[in-house]
Amino acid sequence: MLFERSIPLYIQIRELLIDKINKKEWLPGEAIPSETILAKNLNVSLGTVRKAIESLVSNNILDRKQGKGTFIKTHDIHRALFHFFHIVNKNGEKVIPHSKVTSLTERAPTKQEVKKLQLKTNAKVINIVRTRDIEDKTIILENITLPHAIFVQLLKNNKNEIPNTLYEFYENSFGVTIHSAKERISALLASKEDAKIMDVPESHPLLYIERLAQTLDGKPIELRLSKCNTENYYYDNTVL
Amino acid sequence: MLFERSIPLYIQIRELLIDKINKKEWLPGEAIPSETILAKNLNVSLGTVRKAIESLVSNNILDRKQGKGTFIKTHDIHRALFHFFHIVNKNGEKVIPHSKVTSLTERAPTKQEVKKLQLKTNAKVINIVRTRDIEDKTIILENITLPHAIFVQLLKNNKNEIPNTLYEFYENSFGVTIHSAKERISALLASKEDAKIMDVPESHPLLYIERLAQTLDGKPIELRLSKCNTENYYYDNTVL
DNA sequence: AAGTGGTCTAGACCACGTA
DNA sequence: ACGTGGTCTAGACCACTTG
Repeated sequence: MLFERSIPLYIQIRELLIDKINKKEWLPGEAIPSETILAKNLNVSLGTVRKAIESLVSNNILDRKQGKGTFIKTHDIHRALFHFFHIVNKNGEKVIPHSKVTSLTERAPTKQEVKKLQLKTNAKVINIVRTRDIEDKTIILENITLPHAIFVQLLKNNKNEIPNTLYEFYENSFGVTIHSAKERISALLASKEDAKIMDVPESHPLLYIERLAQTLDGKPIELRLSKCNTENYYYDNTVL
Repeated sequence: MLFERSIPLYIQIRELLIDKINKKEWLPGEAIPSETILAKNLNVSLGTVRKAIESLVSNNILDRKQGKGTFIKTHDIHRALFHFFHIVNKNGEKVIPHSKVTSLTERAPTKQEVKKLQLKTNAKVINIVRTRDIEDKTIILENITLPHAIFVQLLKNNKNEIPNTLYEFYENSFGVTIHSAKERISALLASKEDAKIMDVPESHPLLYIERLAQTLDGKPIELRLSKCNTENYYYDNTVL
Protein backbone atom coordinates (compact mmCIF):
# COMPACT_ATOMS: atom_id res chain seq x y z
CA MET A 1 0.00 0.00 0.00
CA LEU A 2 2.12 2.83 -1.29
CA PHE A 3 1.02 4.47 -4.50
CA GLU A 4 2.49 7.91 -4.19
CA ARG A 5 5.43 8.99 -2.18
CA SER A 6 5.19 12.23 -0.23
CA ILE A 7 1.43 12.01 0.15
CA PRO A 8 0.62 10.83 3.66
CA LEU A 9 -0.56 7.26 3.79
CA TYR A 10 -3.73 8.04 5.67
CA ILE A 11 -4.71 10.58 3.02
CA GLN A 12 -4.22 7.99 0.31
CA ILE A 13 -6.37 5.57 2.26
CA ARG A 14 -8.94 8.28 2.81
CA GLU A 15 -9.16 8.90 -0.93
CA LEU A 16 -9.38 5.19 -1.57
CA LEU A 17 -12.33 4.88 0.79
CA ILE A 18 -14.06 7.87 -0.78
CA ASP A 19 -13.57 6.26 -4.15
CA LYS A 20 -15.22 3.03 -3.06
CA ILE A 21 -18.17 5.03 -1.79
CA ASN A 22 -18.47 7.12 -4.92
CA LYS A 23 -18.26 4.02 -7.10
CA LYS A 24 -21.03 2.41 -5.05
CA GLU A 25 -18.85 -0.54 -4.14
CA TRP A 26 -20.08 0.15 -0.65
CA LEU A 27 -23.57 1.59 -0.34
CA PRO A 28 -25.02 4.09 2.12
CA GLY A 29 -26.12 2.38 5.30
CA GLU A 30 -23.72 -0.52 4.87
CA ALA A 31 -20.74 -1.21 7.10
CA ILE A 32 -17.30 -0.92 5.58
CA PRO A 33 -14.70 -3.58 6.45
CA SER A 34 -13.43 -3.43 10.01
CA GLU A 35 -10.33 -1.48 10.93
CA THR A 36 -8.28 -4.62 11.49
CA ILE A 37 -9.26 -6.09 8.14
CA LEU A 38 -8.57 -2.85 6.28
CA ALA A 39 -5.20 -2.52 8.00
CA LYS A 40 -4.31 -6.07 7.07
CA ASN A 41 -5.50 -5.78 3.46
CA LEU A 42 -3.79 -2.47 2.90
CA ASN A 43 -0.71 -3.58 4.79
CA VAL A 44 -0.59 -0.53 7.05
CA SER A 45 -0.91 -0.12 10.77
CA LEU A 46 -4.22 0.11 12.56
CA GLY A 47 -3.54 3.68 13.64
CA THR A 48 -3.18 4.81 10.05
CA VAL A 49 -6.49 3.30 9.03
CA ARG A 50 -8.07 4.87 12.08
CA LYS A 51 -6.77 8.27 11.10
CA ALA A 52 -8.23 7.96 7.60
CA ILE A 53 -11.57 6.86 8.99
CA GLU A 54 -11.65 9.57 11.65
CA SER A 55 -11.16 12.17 8.99
CA LEU A 56 -14.17 10.84 7.08
CA VAL A 57 -16.23 10.72 10.25
CA SER A 58 -15.53 14.37 10.93
CA ASN A 59 -16.57 15.10 7.36
CA ASN A 60 -19.93 13.50 7.96
CA ILE A 61 -19.30 10.71 5.50
CA LEU A 62 -18.86 7.79 7.87
CA ASP A 63 -20.34 6.90 11.21
CA ARG A 64 -18.62 4.72 13.78
CA LYS A 65 -20.50 2.58 16.26
CA GLN A 66 -18.52 0.91 18.95
CA GLY A 67 -19.01 -2.84 18.92
CA LYS A 68 -20.87 -2.75 15.59
CA GLY A 69 -18.77 -1.26 12.85
CA THR A 70 -18.20 1.74 10.63
CA PHE A 71 -21.11 2.73 8.42
CA ILE A 72 -21.62 4.95 5.43
CA LYS A 73 -23.96 7.74 6.35
CA THR A 74 -27.43 7.69 4.90
CA HIS A 75 -29.85 10.53 4.48
CA ASP A 76 -32.08 9.48 7.28
CA ILE A 77 -34.49 12.03 8.59
CA HIS A 78 -32.28 12.88 11.51
CA ARG A 79 -29.42 13.90 9.29
CA ALA A 80 -31.62 15.80 6.88
CA LEU A 81 -33.05 17.68 9.79
CA PHE A 82 -29.83 18.58 11.49
CA HIS A 83 -27.71 19.38 8.51
CA PHE A 84 -30.00 20.66 5.81
CA PHE A 85 -32.96 22.12 7.52
CA HIS A 86 -32.69 25.49 9.19
CA ILE A 87 -36.19 26.71 9.92
CA VAL A 88 -36.96 27.07 13.61
CA ASN A 89 -39.89 28.46 15.54
CA LYS A 90 -39.74 31.29 18.06
CA ASN A 91 -38.43 28.94 20.70
CA GLY A 92 -35.55 27.92 18.48
CA GLU A 93 -36.97 24.43 17.87
CA LYS A 94 -36.70 22.88 14.44
CA VAL A 95 -40.04 22.31 12.80
CA ILE A 96 -40.64 20.04 9.83
CA PRO A 97 -43.29 21.43 7.54
CA HIS A 98 -45.61 19.13 5.64
CA SER A 99 -45.14 19.28 1.87
CA LYS A 100 -47.60 19.29 -0.99
CA VAL A 101 -46.44 19.13 -4.58
CA THR A 102 -48.39 21.50 -6.79
CA SER A 103 -46.64 20.74 -10.05
CA LEU A 104 -44.22 18.18 -11.46
CA THR A 105 -43.02 18.90 -14.98
CA GLU A 106 -40.18 18.48 -17.40
CA ARG A 107 -38.94 21.47 -19.36
CA ALA A 108 -35.94 23.32 -20.78
CA PRO A 109 -33.71 24.86 -18.12
CA THR A 110 -33.38 28.56 -17.43
CA LYS A 111 -30.00 30.21 -17.82
CA GLN A 112 -29.53 30.16 -14.07
CA GLU A 113 -30.29 26.44 -13.97
CA VAL A 114 -27.85 25.65 -16.77
CA LYS A 115 -25.13 27.51 -14.97
CA LYS A 116 -25.75 26.29 -11.44
CA LEU A 117 -26.41 22.67 -12.35
CA GLN A 118 -23.63 22.66 -14.97
CA LEU A 119 -25.98 21.29 -17.62
CA LYS A 120 -24.96 20.36 -21.14
CA THR A 121 -26.54 22.20 -24.03
CA ASN A 122 -29.96 20.77 -24.85
CA ALA A 123 -30.18 19.03 -21.48
CA LYS A 124 -33.64 19.17 -19.95
CA VAL A 125 -34.64 19.51 -16.34
CA ILE A 126 -37.36 18.27 -14.05
CA ASN A 127 -39.15 20.90 -12.06
CA ILE A 128 -41.04 20.41 -8.81
CA VAL A 129 -43.07 23.16 -7.24
CA ARG A 130 -44.37 22.53 -3.76
CA THR A 131 -45.76 24.27 -0.73
CA ARG A 132 -44.66 23.52 2.80
CA ASP A 133 -47.12 23.99 5.60
CA ILE A 134 -46.97 24.16 9.35
CA GLU A 135 -50.28 23.85 11.14
CA ASP A 136 -52.30 24.40 7.95
CA LYS A 137 -50.48 27.61 7.13
CA THR A 138 -48.17 27.73 4.13
CA ILE A 139 -44.76 28.90 5.28
CA ILE A 140 -42.51 28.00 2.36
CA LEU A 141 -42.82 27.93 -1.41
CA GLU A 142 -40.22 25.69 -2.99
CA ASN A 143 -39.16 25.51 -6.60
CA ILE A 144 -36.89 22.53 -7.14
CA THR A 145 -34.94 21.80 -10.31
CA LEU A 146 -33.18 18.52 -11.07
CA PRO A 147 -31.14 17.32 -14.05
CA HIS A 148 -33.44 15.33 -16.33
CA ALA A 149 -30.73 12.80 -17.18
CA ILE A 150 -30.47 11.51 -13.63
CA PHE A 151 -34.05 11.85 -12.49
CA VAL A 152 -36.13 10.79 -15.54
CA GLN A 153 -37.87 8.07 -13.58
CA LEU A 154 -39.24 10.71 -11.24
CA LEU A 155 -41.78 11.69 -13.89
CA LYS A 156 -43.44 8.30 -13.56
CA ASN A 157 -44.50 9.24 -10.08
CA ASN A 158 -47.80 10.84 -9.40
CA LYS A 159 -47.16 14.21 -7.83
CA ASN A 160 -48.82 13.06 -4.63
CA GLU A 161 -46.39 10.20 -4.29
CA ILE A 162 -43.35 12.39 -3.85
CA PRO A 163 -42.20 12.20 -0.25
CA ASN A 164 -41.54 15.02 2.16
CA THR A 165 -37.88 14.29 2.77
CA LEU A 166 -36.44 14.53 -0.71
CA TYR A 167 -32.78 13.86 0.00
CA GLU A 168 -33.64 10.49 1.49
CA PHE A 169 -35.77 9.84 -1.59
CA TYR A 170 -32.98 10.82 -4.00
CA GLU A 171 -30.71 8.38 -2.23
CA ASN A 172 -33.09 5.45 -2.10
CA SER A 173 -34.63 5.84 -5.54
CA PHE A 174 -31.83 7.37 -7.60
CA GLY A 175 -28.63 6.42 -5.78
CA VAL A 176 -27.77 10.09 -5.37
CA THR A 177 -26.54 11.11 -1.93
CA ILE A 178 -26.56 14.81 -1.15
CA HIS A 179 -23.55 15.65 0.93
CA SER A 180 -23.23 19.42 1.04
CA ALA A 181 -25.14 22.53 0.09
CA LYS A 182 -24.45 26.16 -0.59
CA GLU A 183 -27.13 28.63 0.32
CA ARG A 184 -27.51 32.28 -0.55
CA ILE A 185 -30.10 34.13 1.38
CA SER A 186 -31.75 37.42 0.57
CA ALA A 187 -35.00 39.26 1.16
CA LEU A 188 -37.75 40.00 -1.35
CA LEU A 189 -41.38 41.00 -1.53
CA ALA A 190 -44.20 38.53 -1.99
CA SER A 191 -45.69 38.58 -5.47
CA LYS A 192 -49.43 38.56 -5.94
CA GLU A 193 -49.39 34.76 -6.33
CA ASP A 194 -47.06 34.24 -3.37
CA ALA A 195 -49.29 36.39 -1.22
CA LYS A 196 -52.36 34.43 -2.18
CA ILE A 197 -50.82 31.05 -1.46
CA MET A 198 -49.19 32.09 1.79
CA ASP A 199 -52.14 34.12 2.97
CA VAL A 200 -50.12 37.29 3.55
CA PRO A 201 -50.59 40.80 2.18
CA GLU A 202 -49.06 41.52 -1.18
CA SER A 203 -45.55 42.94 -0.80
CA HIS A 204 -45.07 41.10 2.45
CA PRO A 205 -41.33 40.57 3.10
CA LEU A 206 -40.09 37.01 2.52
CA LEU A 207 -36.79 35.22 2.90
CA TYR A 208 -35.45 34.01 -0.40
CA ILE A 209 -33.13 31.02 -0.16
CA GLU A 210 -31.23 29.81 -3.18
CA ARG A 211 -29.72 26.41 -2.42
CA LEU A 212 -27.42 24.34 -4.58
CA ALA A 213 -27.02 20.81 -3.24
CA GLN A 214 -24.03 18.67 -4.18
CA THR A 215 -22.81 15.10 -3.95
CA LEU A 216 -19.67 14.01 -2.19
CA ASP A 217 -17.57 14.59 -5.29
CA GLY A 218 -18.91 18.11 -5.71
CA LYS A 219 -21.35 17.48 -8.56
CA PRO A 220 -24.30 19.88 -8.33
CA ILE A 221 -27.54 17.89 -8.19
CA GLU A 222 -30.40 20.06 -7.06
CA LEU A 223 -31.21 23.73 -7.31
CA ARG A 224 -33.83 24.76 -4.81
CA LEU A 225 -35.36 28.23 -4.66
CA SER A 226 -37.42 28.81 -1.55
CA LYS A 227 -39.53 31.71 -0.45
CA CYS A 228 -40.21 31.70 3.22
CA ASN A 229 -42.60 33.62 5.43
CA THR A 230 -40.65 34.56 8.55
CA GLU A 231 -43.43 36.06 10.63
CA ASN A 232 -43.35 33.17 13.07
CA TYR A 233 -40.31 31.20 11.94
CA TYR A 234 -36.65 31.99 11.42
CA TYR A 235 -33.73 30.72 9.47
CA ASP A 236 -31.27 29.48 12.05
CA ASN A 237 -27.52 29.45 11.66
CA THR A 238 -25.11 28.59 14.41
CA VAL A 239 -21.46 29.36 13.82
CA LEU A 240 -18.84 27.52 15.77
CA MET B 1 -2.44 12.54 35.75
CA LEU B 2 -5.59 10.70 36.67
CA PHE B 3 -8.32 12.69 38.34
CA GLU B 4 -11.40 10.80 37.37
CA ARG B 5 -11.72 7.22 36.44
CA SER B 6 -13.89 6.27 33.48
CA ILE B 7 -13.44 9.61 31.76
CA PRO B 8 -10.96 9.24 28.90
CA LEU B 9 -7.59 10.75 29.66
CA TYR B 10 -7.51 12.88 26.55
CA ILE B 11 -10.86 14.42 27.46
CA GLN B 12 -9.55 15.31 30.90
CA ILE B 13 -6.51 16.90 29.29
CA ARG B 14 -8.73 18.71 26.84
CA GLU B 15 -10.78 20.19 29.67
CA LEU B 16 -7.60 21.12 31.51
CA LEU B 17 -6.35 23.02 28.48
CA ILE B 18 -9.67 24.79 28.02
CA ASP B 19 -9.53 25.79 31.66
CA LYS B 20 -6.10 27.33 31.27
CA ILE B 21 -7.37 29.31 28.32
CA ASN B 22 -10.51 30.46 30.08
CA LYS B 23 -8.53 31.48 33.12
CA LYS B 24 -6.18 33.49 30.91
CA GLU B 25 -3.15 31.55 32.10
CA TRP B 26 -2.40 31.31 28.41
CA LEU B 27 -3.51 34.22 26.25
CA PRO B 28 -4.79 34.32 22.68
CA GLY B 29 -1.95 34.39 20.21
CA GLU B 30 0.50 32.73 22.57
CA ALA B 31 1.92 29.27 22.10
CA ILE B 32 0.99 26.63 24.63
CA PRO B 33 3.72 24.28 25.89
CA SER B 34 4.94 21.78 23.31
CA GLU B 35 3.44 18.32 23.03
CA THR B 36 6.49 16.65 24.51
CA ILE B 37 6.56 18.97 27.50
CA LEU B 38 2.85 18.59 28.14
CA ALA B 39 3.14 14.82 27.87
CA LYS B 40 6.02 14.81 30.33
CA ASN B 41 4.37 17.19 32.80
CA LEU B 42 1.06 15.38 32.73
CA ASN B 43 2.76 12.01 32.74
CA VAL B 44 0.85 10.66 29.76
CA SER B 45 1.94 9.52 26.34
CA LEU B 46 2.48 11.89 23.47
CA GLY B 47 -0.40 10.39 21.49
CA THR B 48 -2.83 11.20 24.26
CA VAL B 49 -1.78 14.84 24.38
CA ARG B 50 -2.00 14.97 20.60
CA LYS B 51 -5.55 13.66 20.70
CA ALA B 52 -6.58 16.34 23.19
CA ILE B 53 -4.97 19.04 21.11
CA GLU B 54 -6.42 17.77 17.86
CA SER B 55 -9.87 17.96 19.34
CA LEU B 56 -9.32 21.61 20.26
CA VAL B 57 -7.93 22.35 16.83
CA SER B 58 -11.04 20.98 15.18
CA ASN B 59 -13.07 23.13 17.55
CA ASN B 60 -11.30 26.22 16.30
CA ILE B 61 -9.70 26.93 19.64
CA LEU B 62 -6.09 26.06 18.87
CA ASP B 63 -3.94 26.31 15.81
CA ARG B 64 -0.96 24.09 15.12
CA LYS B 65 2.01 25.17 13.08
CA GLN B 66 4.56 22.60 12.17
CA GLY B 67 8.01 23.59 13.36
CA LYS B 68 6.67 26.49 15.44
CA GLY B 69 4.19 25.36 18.03
CA THR B 70 0.55 25.24 19.02
CA PHE B 71 -1.16 28.60 19.39
CA ILE B 72 -4.36 29.86 20.91
CA LYS B 73 -6.51 31.31 18.18
CA THR B 74 -6.95 35.04 18.07
CA HIS B 75 -9.66 37.04 16.42
CA ASP B 76 -7.53 38.19 13.58
CA ILE B 77 -9.26 39.57 10.55
CA HIS B 78 -8.96 36.32 8.67
CA ARG B 79 -10.86 34.40 11.29
CA ALA B 80 -13.47 37.08 11.71
CA LEU B 81 -14.01 37.05 8.01
CA PHE B 82 -14.27 33.34 7.52
CA HIS B 83 -16.25 32.39 10.55
CA PHE B 84 -18.40 35.32 11.45
CA PHE B 85 -18.98 37.23 8.29
CA HIS B 86 -21.43 35.92 5.74
CA ILE B 87 -22.13 38.68 3.30
CA VAL B 88 -20.98 37.98 -0.25
CA ASN B 89 -21.38 39.77 -3.53
CA LYS B 90 -23.01 38.32 -6.65
CA ASN B 91 -19.84 36.43 -7.47
CA GLY B 92 -19.87 34.73 -4.09
CA GLU B 93 -16.88 36.73 -2.83
CA LYS B 94 -16.81 37.94 0.75
CA VAL B 95 -16.85 41.70 1.00
CA ILE B 96 -15.90 43.66 4.12
CA PRO B 97 -17.99 46.78 4.47
CA HIS B 98 -16.55 49.92 6.00
CA SER B 99 -18.19 50.87 9.31
CA LYS B 100 -19.24 54.21 10.72
CA VAL B 101 -20.55 54.49 14.27
CA THR B 102 -23.55 56.82 14.45
CA SER B 103 -24.19 56.52 18.18
CA LEU B 104 -22.48 55.16 21.28
CA THR B 105 -24.57 55.27 24.43
CA GLU B 106 -25.25 53.61 27.76
CA ARG B 107 -28.80 52.84 28.75
CA ALA B 108 -31.15 50.37 30.43
CA PRO B 109 -31.60 47.11 28.50
CA THR B 110 -34.73 46.09 26.66
CA LYS B 111 -36.50 42.90 27.71
CA GLN B 112 -34.98 41.10 24.75
CA GLU B 113 -31.50 42.23 25.78
CA VAL B 114 -31.97 41.14 29.39
CA LYS B 115 -33.05 37.72 28.24
CA LYS B 116 -30.51 37.14 25.50
CA LEU B 117 -27.53 38.56 27.37
CA GLN B 118 -28.64 36.98 30.65
CA LEU B 119 -28.36 40.30 32.46
CA LYS B 120 -28.93 40.79 36.17
CA THR B 121 -31.71 43.10 37.28
CA ASN B 122 -30.60 46.72 37.18
CA ALA B 123 -27.67 45.89 34.91
CA LYS B 124 -27.08 48.47 32.20
CA VAL B 125 -25.94 48.00 28.64
CA ILE B 126 -23.81 49.80 26.12
CA ASN B 127 -25.37 50.35 22.75
CA ILE B 128 -23.58 50.95 19.48
CA VAL B 129 -25.42 51.89 16.32
CA ARG B 130 -23.41 51.85 13.12
CA THR B 131 -23.77 51.77 9.38
CA ARG B 132 -21.72 49.54 7.12
CA ASP B 133 -20.98 50.69 3.63
CA ILE B 134 -19.64 49.14 0.46
CA GLU B 135 -18.54 51.54 -2.22
CA ASP B 136 -20.25 54.50 -0.57
CA LYS B 137 -23.57 52.75 -0.37
CA THR B 138 -24.94 51.73 3.04
CA ILE B 139 -25.67 48.01 2.99
CA ILE B 140 -26.09 47.15 6.65
CA LEU B 141 -27.50 48.87 9.72
CA GLU B 142 -26.16 47.35 12.91
CA ASN B 143 -27.45 47.75 16.44
CA ILE B 144 -25.00 46.24 18.91
CA THR B 145 -25.65 45.73 22.60
CA LEU B 146 -23.00 44.83 25.17
CA PRO B 147 -23.15 44.22 28.93
CA HIS B 148 -22.14 47.44 30.67
CA ALA B 149 -20.25 45.58 33.42
CA ILE B 150 -17.66 44.18 31.01
CA PHE B 151 -17.42 47.01 28.52
CA VAL B 152 -17.58 50.19 30.66
CA GLN B 153 -14.26 51.41 29.35
CA LEU B 154 -15.70 51.47 25.86
CA LEU B 155 -17.57 54.66 26.71
CA LYS B 156 -14.29 56.51 27.07
CA ASN B 157 -13.74 56.06 23.36
CA ASN B 158 -14.84 58.62 20.89
CA LYS B 159 -17.33 57.01 18.56
CA ASN B 160 -14.95 57.51 15.66
CA GLU B 161 -12.27 55.49 17.41
CA ILE B 162 -14.20 52.26 17.41
CA PRO B 163 -12.65 49.89 14.90
CA ASN B 164 -14.28 48.02 12.08
CA THR B 165 -13.50 44.51 13.29
CA LEU B 166 -15.14 44.46 16.69
CA TYR B 167 -14.35 40.93 17.78
CA GLU B 168 -10.65 41.60 17.46
CA PHE B 169 -11.21 44.80 19.45
CA TYR B 170 -13.14 42.99 22.21
CA GLU B 171 -10.28 40.57 22.53
CA ASN B 172 -7.45 43.09 22.59
CA SER B 173 -9.13 45.74 24.72
CA PHE B 174 -11.43 43.72 26.98
CA GLY B 175 -9.94 40.23 27.06
CA VAL B 176 -13.18 38.81 25.69
CA THR B 177 -12.80 36.28 22.91
CA ILE B 178 -15.88 35.53 20.85
CA HIS B 179 -15.92 31.87 19.97
CA SER B 180 -19.34 31.05 18.61
CA ALA B 181 -22.52 32.76 17.48
CA LYS B 182 -26.16 31.91 16.96
CA GLU B 183 -27.97 33.70 14.20
CA ARG B 184 -31.64 33.92 13.41
CA ILE B 185 -32.50 35.35 10.07
CA SER B 186 -35.78 36.73 8.86
CA ALA B 187 -37.15 39.27 6.39
CA LEU B 188 -38.70 42.63 7.14
CA LEU B 189 -39.58 45.91 5.46
CA ALA B 190 -37.39 48.99 5.67
CA SER B 191 -38.77 51.66 7.98
CA LYS B 192 -38.83 55.28 6.87
CA GLU B 193 -35.48 55.87 8.65
CA ASP B 194 -33.93 52.69 7.30
CA ALA B 195 -34.96 53.64 3.80
CA LYS B 196 -33.44 57.09 4.12
CA ILE B 197 -30.10 55.83 5.43
CA MET B 198 -29.83 52.98 2.94
CA ASP B 199 -31.13 54.97 0.04
CA VAL B 200 -33.86 52.52 -0.85
CA PRO B 201 -37.62 52.98 -1.23
CA GLU B 202 -39.67 52.77 1.94
CA SER B 203 -40.94 49.21 2.46
CA HIS B 204 -37.96 47.79 0.64
CA PRO B 205 -37.36 44.17 1.78
CA LEU B 206 -34.37 43.71 4.09
CA LEU B 207 -32.69 40.77 5.74
CA TYR B 208 -32.92 40.92 9.50
CA ILE B 209 -30.16 39.09 11.33
CA GLU B 210 -30.28 38.63 15.07
CA ARG B 211 -26.93 37.41 16.31
CA LEU B 212 -25.96 36.36 19.81
CA ALA B 213 -22.20 35.94 20.18
CA GLN B 214 -20.71 33.84 22.95
CA THR B 215 -17.38 33.10 24.57
CA LEU B 216 -15.77 29.69 24.74
CA ASP B 217 -17.60 28.82 27.95
CA GLY B 218 -20.95 29.79 26.46
CA LYS B 219 -21.43 33.15 28.14
CA PRO B 220 -23.45 35.49 25.87
CA ILE B 221 -21.46 38.65 25.22
CA GLU B 222 -22.91 40.57 22.33
CA LEU B 223 -26.36 40.95 20.85
CA ARG B 224 -26.22 42.29 17.32
CA LEU B 225 -29.28 43.18 15.30
CA SER B 226 -28.54 43.83 11.64
CA LYS B 227 -30.68 45.00 8.80
CA CYS B 228 -29.20 44.25 5.44
CA ASN B 229 -30.03 45.38 1.93
CA THR B 230 -29.71 42.29 -0.28
CA GLU B 231 -30.18 43.87 -3.67
CA ASN B 232 -26.57 43.26 -4.59
CA TYR B 233 -25.32 41.14 -1.71
CA TYR B 234 -26.37 37.86 -0.14
CA TYR B 235 -26.06 36.08 3.12
CA ASP B 236 -23.99 33.02 2.40
CA ASN B 237 -24.25 29.73 4.24
CA THR B 238 -22.45 26.60 3.20
CA VAL B 239 -23.49 23.36 4.86
CA LEU B 240 -21.12 20.45 4.93
C1' DA C 1 -16.83 -15.87 23.30
C1' DA C 2 -15.74 -13.33 19.36
C1' DG C 3 -15.57 -9.18 16.84
C1' DT C 4 -16.04 -4.36 16.64
C1' DG C 5 -14.50 0.34 17.68
C1' DG C 6 -12.18 3.36 21.78
C1' DT C 7 -8.25 4.49 24.54
C1' DC C 8 -3.43 4.55 25.57
C1' DT C 9 1.41 3.64 25.30
C1' DA C 10 6.42 3.93 23.60
C1' DG C 11 9.05 4.69 20.23
C1' DA C 12 10.69 5.73 15.33
C1' DC C 13 11.46 8.82 11.62
C1' DC C 14 10.09 12.94 8.70
C1' DA C 15 9.12 18.01 7.55
C1' DC C 16 9.24 22.56 8.89
C1' DG C 17 10.95 26.94 11.17
C1' DT C 18 14.44 29.33 13.65
C1' DA C 19 18.76 30.43 15.13
C1' DA D 1 21.65 21.79 15.11
C1' DC D 2 17.62 21.84 17.58
C1' DG D 3 12.85 21.94 18.80
C1' DT D 4 8.39 21.91 16.95
C1' DG D 5 4.47 19.45 15.02
C1' DG D 6 3.24 15.40 11.35
C1' DT D 7 3.22 10.59 10.17
C1' DC D 8 3.46 5.76 11.15
C1' DT D 9 4.09 1.54 13.63
C1' DA D 10 3.08 -2.51 16.93
C1' DG D 11 0.96 -3.86 20.51
C1' DA D 12 -1.90 -3.68 24.90
C1' DC D 13 -6.21 -3.41 27.18
C1' DC D 14 -11.12 -1.64 27.60
C1' DA D 15 -16.19 -1.05 26.25
C1' DC D 16 -19.86 -2.24 23.52
C1' DT D 17 -22.75 -5.45 20.52
C1' DT D 18 -24.07 -9.79 18.91
C1' DG D 19 -24.56 -14.66 18.81
